[in-house]
Amino acid sequence: MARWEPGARGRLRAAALELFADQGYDETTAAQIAARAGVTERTFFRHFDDKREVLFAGSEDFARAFLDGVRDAPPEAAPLDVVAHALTSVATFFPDERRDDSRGRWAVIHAHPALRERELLKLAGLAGVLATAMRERGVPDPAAVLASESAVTVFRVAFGRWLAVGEERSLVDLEREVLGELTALTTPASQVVP
Amino acid sequence: MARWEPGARGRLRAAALELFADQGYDETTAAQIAARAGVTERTFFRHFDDKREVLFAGSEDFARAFLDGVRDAPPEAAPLDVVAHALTSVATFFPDERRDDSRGRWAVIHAHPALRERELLKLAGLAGVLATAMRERGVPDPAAVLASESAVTVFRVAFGRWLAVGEERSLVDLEREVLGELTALTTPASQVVP
DNA sequence: GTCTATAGTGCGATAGAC
DNA sequence: GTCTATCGCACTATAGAC
Repeated sequence: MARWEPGARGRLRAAALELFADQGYDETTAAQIAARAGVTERTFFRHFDDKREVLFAGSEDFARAFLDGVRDAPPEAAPLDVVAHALTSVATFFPDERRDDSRGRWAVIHAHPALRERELLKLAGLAGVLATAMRERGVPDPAAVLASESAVTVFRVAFGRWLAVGEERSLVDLEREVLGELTALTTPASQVVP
Repeated sequence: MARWEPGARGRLRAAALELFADQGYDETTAAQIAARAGVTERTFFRHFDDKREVLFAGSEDFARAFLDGVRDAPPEAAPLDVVAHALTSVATFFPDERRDDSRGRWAVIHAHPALRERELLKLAGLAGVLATAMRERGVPDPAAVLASESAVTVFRVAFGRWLAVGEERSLVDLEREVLGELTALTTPASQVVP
C-alpha cells in the first residue's frame, strides 16, 4: 500500500462540493474538506491557491474546448460563425448526462457571491484568451473582443437555460437559439429592410 | 471638538486608493488604511464588508445613472435604443475631467485579480438590475437579458478605450462607436442585403 | 509540517447628538 | 432617555512564510 492514497486532488474537489452543498460555503472550513479527503489542511492549500479555487479546478479543459472550437473553424468564417463553431465545440463538454451534476454545482456557486465572483473571473479570462485566438485568425480588434465577449455571454445564458428545471433540449440547441436571439436583437426588421 | 472627525468613510476610501496605488493591494493592510484615515481597523470593517469593497463604495450612483437611462428612454424605443440611451446617461458620470482619476483607479483594480473579481461581480449585478428594468418596460425575456449584458459589455469596452493613453474623444462618442461595432458584427452585409 | 500575519466577526463599553 | 458612530478586545479561519 502506498504511503498515501493517490487522487488527493480529486477527493478534495468531491469533498468540497459535498460539504458546500450540505452546510454552505461559509460554514465549511478548509480543514473539514481536508479531513474528509484524508489529507491535512496544508495539503489542501498546496493543491488550490485558495478555498474557492477547489470548485474551479476542472475549468481548463472547458476553456480548451472553447478555444479549439475557435481554432478549428473554417478560415473564411465570419467572426460570428467562429463563435457559433466554438459554442458547438464547448457543448460536447456538457452532454445530457452531466446536466444534473451541473445543476448541483451551479446551485452551490450561485448560493454564494464569493464563488460567483470567481466564476466571473474565470469567464473573463476565457473571453480574453478567446479574443487572442480570434486575432490569431486575423480578426481585427474591435470585432475580436466583441465577438469573444458575446460568445461567453451566449454560453452563459444558454447554460443557465439548459439547467432550468424541466428543460430537456441539448446545450447546442439552446446555444443556437440564444445566438439567434442576440442577432435578432441587434438586427431589428427595420434595419434588415430599410 | 467632536470626539471623532466626520467623514470617516470618505477618508478611508481616499486612504485605501492611495495606499493600494503606492504599495500594492496585498502589501496594504486594513489597519494601515484605518490608521491613515484616523480610525481603528474595526471601524474600517464597519464601513466596508471586506477590504476590496472600499474601492467600490461609490458604484451605486454609477449604477443608478445607468438605470435612469433605461427608465427615461422613450416608451416606443427598441431594446437596443434603450441601451444606447442608458449608455448616454451613464457617460455623464464620466466627464473628461475625471479621466485621469479613472485611469489611476483602473490601474489599481487591474493590477490585482481580487479587485478585478469584485469589479466583475459589480458589473454582473448591474446587468441584472438593468434586465429587471428592461422587463419593467415590457421587453420580454431573452431580449431583456441579452440587451442588458450587451449594454455592460459595450460600456466596459468603451470605458477601456476612453482610458487609453492619448485617447481624447469623449466617453459618449466611444460608446456610440463600440455599439456600432457590435451591431456591425452581428449584422454582416450578407444578412442586411440577402 | 509548524508558525505567524492578516482578514473578518461578535460583543460590550463609551461618548456625543437628538 | 434613544440613537449612532466609534473603540477595544477576544476570537476564528485563511493563507503564506519559514
